[in-house]
Amino acid sequence: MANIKLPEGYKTTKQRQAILQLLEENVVPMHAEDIYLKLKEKGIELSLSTVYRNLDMLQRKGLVVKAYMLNEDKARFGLASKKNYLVCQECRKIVIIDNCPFEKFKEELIEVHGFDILGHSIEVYGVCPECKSKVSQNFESSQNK
Amino acid sequence: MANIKLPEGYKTTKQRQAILQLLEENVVPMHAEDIYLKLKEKGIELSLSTVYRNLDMLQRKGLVVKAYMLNEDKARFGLASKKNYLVCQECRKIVIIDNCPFEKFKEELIEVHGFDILGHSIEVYGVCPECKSKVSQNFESSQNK
DNA sequence: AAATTTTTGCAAATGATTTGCATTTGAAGG
DNA sequence: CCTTCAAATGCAAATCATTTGCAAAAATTT
Repeated sequence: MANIKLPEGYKTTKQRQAILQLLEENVVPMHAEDIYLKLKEKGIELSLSTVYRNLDMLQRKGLVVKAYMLNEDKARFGLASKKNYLVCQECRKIVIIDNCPFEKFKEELIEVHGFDILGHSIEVYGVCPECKSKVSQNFESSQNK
Repeated sequence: MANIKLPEGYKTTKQRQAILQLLEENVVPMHAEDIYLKLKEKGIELSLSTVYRNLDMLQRKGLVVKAYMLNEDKARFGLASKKNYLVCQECRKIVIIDNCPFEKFKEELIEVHGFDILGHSIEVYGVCPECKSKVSQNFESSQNK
């Protein structure tokens, strides 16, 4: 299943593997507590602090991206390799964005400002077609490497 | 200083005005506490909770944007009208991005996915030319917690 | 300036995330 | 397998940003 290789010096534990596998299965980045509860549900024994400790380590090692969605105050964690997506502010529907237009922009930034670009994050706030016809208001976003 | 008009029903207080003015003066979104300390320094009497309460109200009214920068766990607040910019991960230098390339992308999203795009936010992580030459090999340390 | 409504300050409460520490577990070697 | 030791875990307590209740103070309105 999960075949993400851990950095040198880190051991493979059932909790760690379970966390990575769960992240792999989810398109949308999850809250630490969601991860904890989902895994508990699946019968995996772990504690919330183990979840936090692992996510923190994975994030520092670049395998996981930690981010806050608009109007949320709990961090979300997702695999760094995941794709960009849109989230409808109304119904939370997810739409994967296939071609991130950032690459072209990146060239421009490098050229004009001389910056080395290490990564980016684009958040787009919108309402999907279905909800558009009803009422509307909230948002959301993406990650990339 | 050009003043921002408050939404209907909200009173003009010296604390509120000071907060807005400070946000207006800063290109980079600030932490609630920074705002509190800077204003205290300027001799304005206010409390941290007043700062939070105002930022929250302004954010709900759409005048202020609340966001978390990469590797930070305190929210930052900035005027909704501010421009996009680059931040060097080494020296924190700010470079304003003049032509946001998002407009073209926006058309595409609307066309392909049918989403109504309400707004967006782009964060780019990079290293400026000056820092690139000095510390590029030490970059990892700055990314770790 | 009295009446009414909003704001503020303070302190206490919250809630997410972190940490100290004793115990358990994984990987490596014998 | 069995031992060893660093790495990982669970639990509880600690942190730290942010929120909230309430009485007093400041803005508008009358």
